[in-house]
Amino acid sequence: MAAPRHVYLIDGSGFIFRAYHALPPMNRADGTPTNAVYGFTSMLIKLIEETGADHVAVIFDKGRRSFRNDIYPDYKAQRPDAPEDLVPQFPLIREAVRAFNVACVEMEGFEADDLIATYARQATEAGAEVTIVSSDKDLMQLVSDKVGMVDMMKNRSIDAAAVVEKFGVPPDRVIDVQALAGDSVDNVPGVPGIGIKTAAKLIEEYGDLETLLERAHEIKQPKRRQSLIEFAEQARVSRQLVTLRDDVAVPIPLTDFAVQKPERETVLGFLEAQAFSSLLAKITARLDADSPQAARAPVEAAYQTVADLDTLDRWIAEAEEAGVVAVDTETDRLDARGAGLVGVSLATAPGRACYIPLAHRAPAGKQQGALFDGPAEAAAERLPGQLDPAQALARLRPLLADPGVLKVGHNIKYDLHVLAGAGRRLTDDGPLTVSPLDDTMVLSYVLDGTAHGHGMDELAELHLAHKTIPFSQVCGKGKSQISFAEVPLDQATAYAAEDADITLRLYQLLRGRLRAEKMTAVHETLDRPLVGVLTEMEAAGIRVDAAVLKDLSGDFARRMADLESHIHELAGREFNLASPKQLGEVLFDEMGLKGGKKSSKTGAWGTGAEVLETLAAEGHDLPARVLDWRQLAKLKSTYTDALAAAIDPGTGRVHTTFSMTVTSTGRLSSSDPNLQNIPIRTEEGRKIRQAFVASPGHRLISADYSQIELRILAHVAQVEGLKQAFADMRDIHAITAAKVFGKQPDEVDSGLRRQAKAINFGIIYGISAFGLAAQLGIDRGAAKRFIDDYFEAFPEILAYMETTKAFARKRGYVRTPFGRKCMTPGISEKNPNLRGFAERAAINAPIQGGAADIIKRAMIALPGALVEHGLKTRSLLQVHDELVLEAPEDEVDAASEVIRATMEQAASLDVPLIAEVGVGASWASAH
DNA sequence: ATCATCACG
DNA sequence: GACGTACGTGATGATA
Repeated sequence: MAAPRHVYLIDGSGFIFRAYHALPPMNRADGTPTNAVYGFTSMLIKLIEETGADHVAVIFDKGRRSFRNDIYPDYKAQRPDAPEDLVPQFPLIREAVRAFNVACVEMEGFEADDLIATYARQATEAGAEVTIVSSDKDLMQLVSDKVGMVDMMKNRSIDAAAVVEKFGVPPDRVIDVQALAGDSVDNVPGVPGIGIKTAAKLIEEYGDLETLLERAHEIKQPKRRQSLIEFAEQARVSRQLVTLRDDVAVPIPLTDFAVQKPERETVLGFLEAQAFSSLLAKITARLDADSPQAARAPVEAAYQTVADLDTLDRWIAEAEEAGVVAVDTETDRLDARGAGLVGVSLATAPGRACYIPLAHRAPAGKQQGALFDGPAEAAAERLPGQLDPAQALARLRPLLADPGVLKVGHNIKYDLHVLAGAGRRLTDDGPLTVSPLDDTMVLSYVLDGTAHGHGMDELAELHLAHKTIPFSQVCGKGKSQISFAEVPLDQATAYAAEDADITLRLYQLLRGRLRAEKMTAVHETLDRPLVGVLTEMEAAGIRVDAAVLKDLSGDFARRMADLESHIHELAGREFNLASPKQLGEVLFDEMGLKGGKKSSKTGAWGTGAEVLETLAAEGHDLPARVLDWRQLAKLKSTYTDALAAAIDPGTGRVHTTFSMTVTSTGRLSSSDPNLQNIPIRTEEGRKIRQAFVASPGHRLISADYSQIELRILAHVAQVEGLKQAFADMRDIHAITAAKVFGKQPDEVDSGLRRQAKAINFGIIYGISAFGLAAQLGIDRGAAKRFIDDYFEAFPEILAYMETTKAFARKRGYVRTPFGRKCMTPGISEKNPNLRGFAERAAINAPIQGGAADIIKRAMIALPGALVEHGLKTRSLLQVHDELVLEAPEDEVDAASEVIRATMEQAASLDVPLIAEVGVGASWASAH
């Protein structure tokens, strides 16, 4: 047997407790809780697969007593019993270890930590490297250049530097610090009044515990000196308690830890019994990949490069036969709308896929027989072995449009743009239409929310245990990146066909989860039909008047220059106004202004708008001017200049990309450029909206939901007072003010209304007294009283908040009124600060997400409703509670009415939905 | 790549 | 009793 080179020692007991607390409750069909088993098993798989360990063992505690109780009877005496839904998981976890054929050690009278210390010593003496898998601070004393620690749950490694950070001393002095500081959790007494900080300081000064205790009389602080003298013996006992034994007569030799392949049936049987379907899929795929059978029939053998029409027709016939086909397009650029089609891949069954290269060319500068560098075009020589793009697309067109064949893509919006463009450019029959369709990226998001990313590579790894060929492997990266068009056909097929193959396999897997996880309705009625709607909106774009932007940009630039010279004069020197660091130094170091705060992270002065506003209010001119400059700089760089550059020269319009799989609440996001954050709150900023204009002969229509989030709150929390106010079409903030401040509605002035409005917003955000106080500029006591009065006026809201939090704690997610899952990571955090964050997010998610669901329903219903009324009006943008549309002048009134009605009827809640519609030549005048 | 800042709902 | 927070995004320029 080979000598150990890298030994992994897993602190089993420690891991179980952390997995139990970190993961939301899970149960088998028979009710047995399994969350800790799941966490443990995933960790074990990850460890076996991803590390170079040749020896692995899991070490457990056995029994509650150890030799330490003989030294000090109270050691770990106050440990509470394990939670009752954890107890039945202990035997399952040992079963998991056995199923994976991993060594497992426990020993009466010793803690797991002692066994780990012993094996670590033996391994290093045998010349091996050791990794301890644990986050237990008591094991940190073992860290050395040969022994590392890794925290699998936080995915970080703990080296000597991390130990110094934790204990203030290197690993070999940790026990001295622990002996002094004691540990209330383990009931190690230590020396009263000395914590880790002080202990580290003392040990650093005196070298070690014994020296310190001998020279305790030298200590200056009388109390500390007294303590150290009086409790010297207690410190020595504590040191014994925290010192790990590395000389235990272990029951299993280190050599028995050698990694062994698990028995297929045993592992699969175990995973199946626990109903760990995702792990089961992963392990099955891994075992299949490793089996000799798979080696004889490599998956690539089924990937075919299509070079003639007969072969293409056979693939199309196969897709027709299957009724489902995964489709992926390859392009010469990343940007979907301008990109040229380079090839198409299809998959008809798992492992069975093809690539149809259409526009590959010889790499630039590598043309054969070229004796001189010709112009770039000369290099763009079409490679042989490719179908004529127009001909191939003509064959594909009926398949893509066939109502009997489902086309599945991964982020299919991208492929739809590419195919539309290719159809328009390369054929006489116009854009290629794709229907019906589904999208594995969207499916993954509907099922798992933000629990993980939704890129194909990540999903293939997660669900299929398959590492895809990285794009960078075929195209390179950075400066030397080449276009996919320059990738040789064999490599292109390996990459592209794999993408289609993976897409199809993911589709089958994810599709199958919808029903069981009760997500079918959300997927089928909200997200899946929205894909096509968003594609249309992105393709439509919105007209932006470059001349307006240019004028604004010039105006902003002039005013910024004036402000800049004035500010430099006030500062007495020139500096980069755009640098918060330099500004902070000018304001607080050089000018000596008071009230600055250094950030704890970087030690830089904070110069945010709030800080500058306070200084400006105190009468300082410089910060006031900086605020003006900042506003203009923001508008110029982010909006006037960037938007002008984003105008597509082909359409004269700006085309954003909407993402459906980004947010934790179900909202969309917009990027490249972001058209969901165009300024409106200030007069100066609003001018930008004048540049967003309707096409000639058209008008922009802006329709936004009024108070949609408060209405959803009234509905989900069944708040009688709010429901009544909305039913009566009253001013909701004024009514809130009346109820909270105990006035008649006609006694509410604008100040009270403003405060009530802030409270209403706060409630939606999962209010805290601190946040409300900051918002209103009042003290926390007053804010607290407002909140109490609010909950008294609307008691159902408090109940809603509590039930929502409890639901999230139990399940790890919350649901919107339409069934969408929103993940709530951190909801069971021990740190009250982090937990608070998660709780507020959990309270907000059903409200924000419910509003997102409603506007999605309206967006899906709108195209049909407009067509039904014979209207050509089309949607352009969505800004969370607002839709922007473009209507021919002569149908503006009719369209406005259809839009209003469609939005208001998009959902039927216990409160009415109200949409307000405006019309104008520009977005500024329509809003 | 990360931070600080600030635009939106 | 202190901690330190309003919810959700994306783009920019500076800086490491």
